[in-house]
Amino acid sequence: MRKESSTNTLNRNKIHVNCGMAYTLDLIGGRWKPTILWALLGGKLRYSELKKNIPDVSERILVLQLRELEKDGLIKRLVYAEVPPRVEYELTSDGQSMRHMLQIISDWGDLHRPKQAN
Amino acid sequence: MRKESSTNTLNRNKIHVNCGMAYTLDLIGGRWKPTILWALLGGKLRYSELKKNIPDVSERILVLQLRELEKDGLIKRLVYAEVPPRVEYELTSDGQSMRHMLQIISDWGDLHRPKQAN
DNA sequence: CTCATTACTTACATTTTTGTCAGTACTTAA
DNA sequence: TTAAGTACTGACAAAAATGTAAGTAATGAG
Repeated sequence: MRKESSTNTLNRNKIHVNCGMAYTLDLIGGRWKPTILWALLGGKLRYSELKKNIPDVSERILVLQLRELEKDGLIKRLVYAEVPPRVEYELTSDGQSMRHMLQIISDWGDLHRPKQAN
Repeated sequence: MRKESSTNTLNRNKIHVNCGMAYTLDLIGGRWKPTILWALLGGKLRYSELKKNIPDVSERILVLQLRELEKDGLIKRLVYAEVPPRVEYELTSDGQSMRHMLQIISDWGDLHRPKQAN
């Protein structure tokens, strides 16, 4: 939960206003958000499929990150009135508009992260 | 300070291994790092100049963020043996290699962040 | 009636990040 | 002698992010 009046939050908002970079990074910078976005770039996925794709995240955190991505307009949540329930997640057009950027960020990382010993 | 054995830290490291995006975002995702990098894209700056450029950051946090950027190889710290002291910060070649990516991240943000009311 | 399936939620605990405030070392200038 | 400039550091506190473990509702299959 955010405390609207903390210096922390005030700073965050101030920065967004004059730094587009900081704004973008705030949207995609959560622990599991890159992985989620990456998965959804391949197309629509059910909640359970996301879970399978990302085995280390706890359900609580997965849901939290999905909710934030949704609130920020990067993904859509599609609920089907079925039993057992079916919920699918997919990128919005804003989300899709990140594709090129995400690819470049990913490439930079692949190129520069320290090599694994083996 | 990080606790090397917390699930939190273990997850972070695990993600880095198979997601270049997450790795990159971890390097540039601190609260003031985008602003610092943006400033240094314009060229070398003294500590005091950075402070002037980024008036809302406290000295402690500014130094912390600079140290991390340095540890991660994105900036260099140049110390001159003078009195009063002079310390300059500049991008390393790895830092420079981010220029294009940073520009794209910035552009996305400028294009998509909610417009200010006035 | 019991169990499995799906997509969660709740209460709580821990870890990490960010911020506040005061102080330091060194030297030159007034 | 006192003050000013520079680039910090340290002790502490608050806020935010992440993680754990257990539980829920609805329904159909056996």
